[in-house]
Amino acid sequence: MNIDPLFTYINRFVDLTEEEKGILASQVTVRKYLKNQFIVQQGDVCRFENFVLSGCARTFHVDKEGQEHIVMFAIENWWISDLGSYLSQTPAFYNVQCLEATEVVQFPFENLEQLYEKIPKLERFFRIIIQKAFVASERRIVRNYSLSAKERYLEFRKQYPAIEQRVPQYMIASYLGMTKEFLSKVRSQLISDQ
Amino acid sequence: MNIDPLFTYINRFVDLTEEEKGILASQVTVRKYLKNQFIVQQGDVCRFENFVLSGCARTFHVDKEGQEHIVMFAIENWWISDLGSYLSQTPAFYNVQCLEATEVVQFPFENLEQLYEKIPKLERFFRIIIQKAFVASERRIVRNYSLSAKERYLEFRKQYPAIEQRVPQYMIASYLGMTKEFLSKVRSQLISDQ
DNA sequence: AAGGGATGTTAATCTAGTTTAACATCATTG
DNA sequence: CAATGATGTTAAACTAGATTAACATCCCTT
Repeated sequence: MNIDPLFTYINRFVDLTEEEKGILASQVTVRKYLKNQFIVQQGDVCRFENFVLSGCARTFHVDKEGQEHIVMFAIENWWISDLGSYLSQTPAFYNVQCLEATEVVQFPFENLEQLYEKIPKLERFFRIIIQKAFVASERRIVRNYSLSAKERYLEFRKQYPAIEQRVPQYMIASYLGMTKEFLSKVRSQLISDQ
Repeated sequence: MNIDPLFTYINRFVDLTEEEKGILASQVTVRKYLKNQFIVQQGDVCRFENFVLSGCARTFHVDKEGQEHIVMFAIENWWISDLGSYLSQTPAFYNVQCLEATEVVQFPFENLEQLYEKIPKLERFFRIIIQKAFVASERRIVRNYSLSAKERYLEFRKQYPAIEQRVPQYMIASYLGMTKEFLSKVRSQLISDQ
């Protein structure tokens, strides 16, 4: 499978020359996962940063009570990994599991420093996308505190309509920080509202 | 005031030459704010990224009901701004207000691109610190969902003992996503526990 | 086509945390 | 030093959302 979607994505932020594309292509690999397979498992060291070419995956943490807490979903053109684990090569706090057959471009940790050396623009690229991710994450914290369950669900539907179609409802409830029963109630209220 | 604490901080991640320090010093300014002054106001465009030399400040959002939600505190050696507003020069989502007289090093947005050009290492530096901030922010989301109010308070005390001393209790409650009355109850429970 | 696992709904009961309100303490400033 | 505003406490009444449990649906798979 070709990795053009990755180049297209990167070129939204920095311009890669053909030579740089070649170097990048030589340092990454494409891998296919089946539905339900794990790309990262909590406790293992995360070896790759992954760019999704096709499919859908979730990142979640299992707490000491055994509760799952989903922190993100990823579909085409999203990045997914346990960044904390990847960067410091320490045990992962999260699981990353495929919800559909999923194809990713993998950036092995061992190649990362070389990649930054050979293509300094990538330093800039990753800075920019992580800044965006950080801003979104902080805003999510505020939303979680300031919005009701119903409002959070409506925001989610507006912001990620594509994801809502592809992911079971109980996982959306987990992402939104409520029980699946309560999300079901919220939804039935919304239906009777209009 | 000299900006050596900034250089010390940056040198934990990348090595700046004396020349680079000179360039950096020429592109930033030091500013003092009084207690209660605003470094950024919600709705204005955030013009500076700020590094705290001394003092203490908070970042908070006021929602449509007029509720305040504190997303972070900053003391010496922390960064504070509305990053989303700063990077895209759009109206700020947050307020940044000093809780004590506070001295900061300001990185004006106009100088940022030049600074990256003249000192490419800074690209790397900011990538690294923002990665850390992002990882912390995502973990905070999980903690907010998986821990009780009491547990969140204990975590906060353990993680930021210096901040707890300097900030009024009702602001800590806001940071932790609970009412000041409930935090007071949690605290009195903790006292009677032991 | 039958059976079983995964998903979704409904409703009763429960609880962590909110709201409201009254009061206590303390620091600042006039 | 009196007064005022900012901070912190306590307790009663309330509510958003959790828990539990029973049932409904919709798949896959054999």
